[in-house]
Amino acid sequence: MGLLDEGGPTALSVRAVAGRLGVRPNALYTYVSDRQALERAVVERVLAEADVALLAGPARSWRSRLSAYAIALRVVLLKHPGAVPLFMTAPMDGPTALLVGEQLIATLVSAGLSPADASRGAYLLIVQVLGSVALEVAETDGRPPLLPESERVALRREALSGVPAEAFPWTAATVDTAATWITTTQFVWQVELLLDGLAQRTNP
Amino acid sequence: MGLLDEGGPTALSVRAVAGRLGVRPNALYTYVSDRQALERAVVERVLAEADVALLAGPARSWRSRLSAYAIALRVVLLKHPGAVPLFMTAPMDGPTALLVGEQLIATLVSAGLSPADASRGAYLLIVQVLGSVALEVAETDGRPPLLPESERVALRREALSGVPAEAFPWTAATVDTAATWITTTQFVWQVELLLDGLAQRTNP
DNA sequence: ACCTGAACACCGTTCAAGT
DNA sequence: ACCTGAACACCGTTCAAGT
Repeated sequence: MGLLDEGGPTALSVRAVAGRLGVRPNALYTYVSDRQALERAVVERVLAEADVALLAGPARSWRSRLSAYAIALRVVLLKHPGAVPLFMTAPMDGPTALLVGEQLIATLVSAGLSPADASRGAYLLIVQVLGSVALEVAETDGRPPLLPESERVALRREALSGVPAEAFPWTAATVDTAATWITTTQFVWQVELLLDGLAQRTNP
Repeated sequence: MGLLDEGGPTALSVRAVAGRLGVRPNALYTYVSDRQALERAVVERVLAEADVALLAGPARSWRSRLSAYAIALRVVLLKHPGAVPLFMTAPMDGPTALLVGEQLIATLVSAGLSPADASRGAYLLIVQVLGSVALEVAETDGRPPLLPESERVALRREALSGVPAEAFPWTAATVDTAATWITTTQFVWQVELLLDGLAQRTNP
């Protein structure tokens, strides 16, 4: 985690970890079978930083619980941007992933979805959170702390400003919105839309 | 593309491309500034394989046009699984990405969304397609052709079969559904749910 | 169980030099 | 403009050997 948080996504390597531990590279293979196993351990650690209890509390509505967890997970991922690519390349099969999945399904069942739809909905939410954070991080150097959202929006607006209005009229007309694709506002908009779709599938 | 399609995601390297061209590694830097530039070129090529015309035709409904394109893009990505990780790590700013964005926004505007919501909705769809395909491919070796869906589902069911029902009751009860998270059926379910959410935001 | 030494087959990139 | 030769600072992984 230290390597990733200091040097970004490329800083994690078997040799670098060994170096930080004051040990030869091949010594790591006593503890880990593979570079991939190292990456899965990082994914597990980062995922555990997002508070699953946000899903458990029965006090708030199912919608607010799901959006609270989605937002919390995004915040955690953006704190460790170097780890984000690993979430998209390694299968999420760790113990925390299992726990998160269980709570997501339980929440959606309590909302009135069939178990099968609750399962599908849980995956939909995971895809959405991981996908949007990955695309967001892809536009950065992956080293925390990321630039403030407002600055990243300004950079995007700048980059989009050259779009020719004749060939791409709608894009040119909505550059200010496209500049905000990587913001919390867009993220929440997306999550709310998903929750609307899920609400439509509840059986009272 | 040949390298990626034969050797999977790790097969693309500056030196491997040079080797295939019968040239020294550093000769590539005459044509490409960076390894990243090479990757962006691959993304551009693959994205161009999905038929954008599916979005343009005014004959069919906006919903069927969007789902047709989403499904077509997924098919193209699954044909080149080695290229999929590149979509999540490189900013999509090529000419084809611009064209796809324009057509998505235009389609959503024609559906009755405000330009701003159409822009947000376009990004939502891209996130969903790329995110779910990336997670799907992450469970494979990234070398085409992928195993048939039915076999990948069977492998997932096998892997999930050990989940303890006491600790994870809902997960255990819905293993058969979770096994299908990587299928076309789940993908279409997700897209239809998004389209429902978008339909709710149309102004007649 | 845990580590080292040595080695193998790789990387991306730069720089000076050639045509 | 396009390529080579040589070099630098890296990779992941294996194998035999040591304690």
